[in-house]
Amino acid sequence: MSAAFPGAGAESKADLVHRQLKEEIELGELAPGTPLSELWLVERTGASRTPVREALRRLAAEGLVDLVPRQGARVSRVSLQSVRDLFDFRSLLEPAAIRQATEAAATDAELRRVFTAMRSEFARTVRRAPSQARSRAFYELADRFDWAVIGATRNEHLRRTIAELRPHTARLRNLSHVDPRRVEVSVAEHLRMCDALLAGEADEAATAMAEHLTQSLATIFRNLARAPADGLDLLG
Amino acid sequence: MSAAFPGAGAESKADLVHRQLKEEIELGELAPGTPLSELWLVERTGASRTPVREALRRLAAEGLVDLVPRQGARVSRVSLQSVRDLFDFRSLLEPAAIRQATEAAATDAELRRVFTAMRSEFARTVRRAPSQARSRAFYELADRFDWAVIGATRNEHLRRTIAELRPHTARLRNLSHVDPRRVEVSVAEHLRMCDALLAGEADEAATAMAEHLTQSLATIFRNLARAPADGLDLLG
DNA sequence: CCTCGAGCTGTTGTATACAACTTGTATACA
DNA sequence: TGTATACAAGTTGTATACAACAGCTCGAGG
Repeated sequence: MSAAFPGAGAESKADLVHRQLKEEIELGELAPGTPLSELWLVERTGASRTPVREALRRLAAEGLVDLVPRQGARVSRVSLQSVRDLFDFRSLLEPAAIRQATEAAATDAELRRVFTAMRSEFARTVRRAPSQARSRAFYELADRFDWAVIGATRNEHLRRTIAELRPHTARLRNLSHVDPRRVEVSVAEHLRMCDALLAGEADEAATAMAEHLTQSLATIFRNLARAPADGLDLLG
Repeated sequence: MSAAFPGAGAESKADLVHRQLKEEIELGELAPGTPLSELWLVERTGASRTPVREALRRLAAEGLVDLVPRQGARVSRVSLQSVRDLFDFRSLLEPAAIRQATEAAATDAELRRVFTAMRSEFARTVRRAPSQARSRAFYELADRFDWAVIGATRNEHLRRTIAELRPHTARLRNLSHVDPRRVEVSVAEHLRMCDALLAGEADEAATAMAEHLTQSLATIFRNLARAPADGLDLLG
C-alpha cells in the first residue's frame, strides 16, 4: 500500500525536474540570473524537453524563474525592492494565518500537542551555546513551525499563497549570511508566538508574528548593508 | 512598431488557448466540472497538444482547473466553502491594496484624474433607471475600478495575487443571478471608496472596501439560498 | 447472483523531429 | 571609422509519434 490515493505513488518526470530545480534555487546553488536553457536541463536531468518545459513553466508561475518568450529562462533575480515586497506581503498574510491557527488549536488537541512540543524544542535551543550547528538546527525548527502554522490555516487561498512564498524566504536566507546573534532574539520571538497560540490569544499571536517579520527584515537589511551579499542585485 | 517590448507583439498558441479557455470559464460557458480532454481541446482550438497542455497547466496553477495526474483536467468546482474562502481572502488583501492605491494617488495626479472620472461614472449610473443594461454597465465599471486599484498597488506580490483572484470572482457573478437591487447599494459603496481614495483617507478607504466585500458576499449567499444556482456545488 | 480478471479503449506522460525566431558575427559599404 | 546588412548558430515554439497507465466491458468461475 504505497499509494494512499490515485496517482500519489508515481512522481512524473516533470515533478522530478521541478522539485530538483526548486531545491537548487532555494539552496542558492543556482544563483539568481543563471540561464536555464532547456537543452542544458535535458542533459543535466536525463528527461526530455517536454517535462523540462513543464517544470520551467511551473517555476515561473511560482516566481522562482523569469521567462522571456523566445529567449529562455533564468533563475529569478533578487532586488532590495523584491525583498521589501516579500516581507511586506508576508506581514499581511502570516499574522492572519497564525490567527486562524490559534483558533484552530483551541478545538484541536493534536494541534496543541504539536505546538507544545515545538515550544519545548525552542526552549532547548536557546540554552545551547551559539554555533553553526545551533543556527542550522534553529532554522530547521523555525521552518517546521512555519509549516505547522500553514497547515493549520483554514483558508485555502491563504494557505497556498503563504506556502508559495516560502521558497523565496528560504532562498534569501541561503543567499545571505546568518547572523548568530539573531538566533537568540528569533527564538524568543518564536516562544512568544507559541505561548500566544497555545493560550488562545489570537491578537497577541498575530502581533508577535508581525513583529517577528519586521525584525527579520531589519536584520537582513542590516547584514546586507555590512556584507553586500553574493547573489543579490542591489539595484532596488 | 506594434511591439513595445521584446516578444510583446506575438501571442503564442499556448497564450491563445489559455486566454480563450480562461474567458469561457469566467463567463460560465464551460460549467464547473466540465471535463477538458486534451484531444477535445486540440480539435476545438486547432492547436496541438503541446500548447494545449501548457494552457491547462497554467489554468491549474490559477485554480480555474482541477488537474488529476494520468486522469485529466476538469473545470474547477465551486463550493459554498470556496466562495467563503475567496471573499475572506479578498477581505484581507483588497483593503490593503486600496490603502496603497490611496497613498499612491496622493502623489500621482494622473491616478487622481482616473478615479475622479470613475466617480462621475458611478454617480451617473445611480441616476439611471434600473434595468439589465444598467446592471451590465455597472459591473463593467466596477471591474474597471477594481483593475485601477490593482494597477495602483505598489507591492508586486499583492498585485499579482489579487489579479489572480479576479477570474474567480467574475465567474461567480456569471454563474449566479444578478440582484438588481444590489446595484443601488453597490454603487453607493463604490462612491464611498472613490471619495475616501481621492481625499487621501487610507483607513476609510480600506474600511469601505472591507464592508463592500462583506456586503457582496452576503448578497451572493442570500441569492443562493433563494435560487440554488446553476453550476454550483452546494456541498460546502 | 456475485466476484474476479483479461483485454480493450481512451486517456495522459514522454520523446523527438521540425519550424520559427533571436542574437551575435562577419563583411560590405558610406 | 562607423553603420548597415546578410549569414550562421543556437534557442524556443509546435506538431506528432510512441509508451504507459486508468477505467470499463464482458465473460468465466465460484
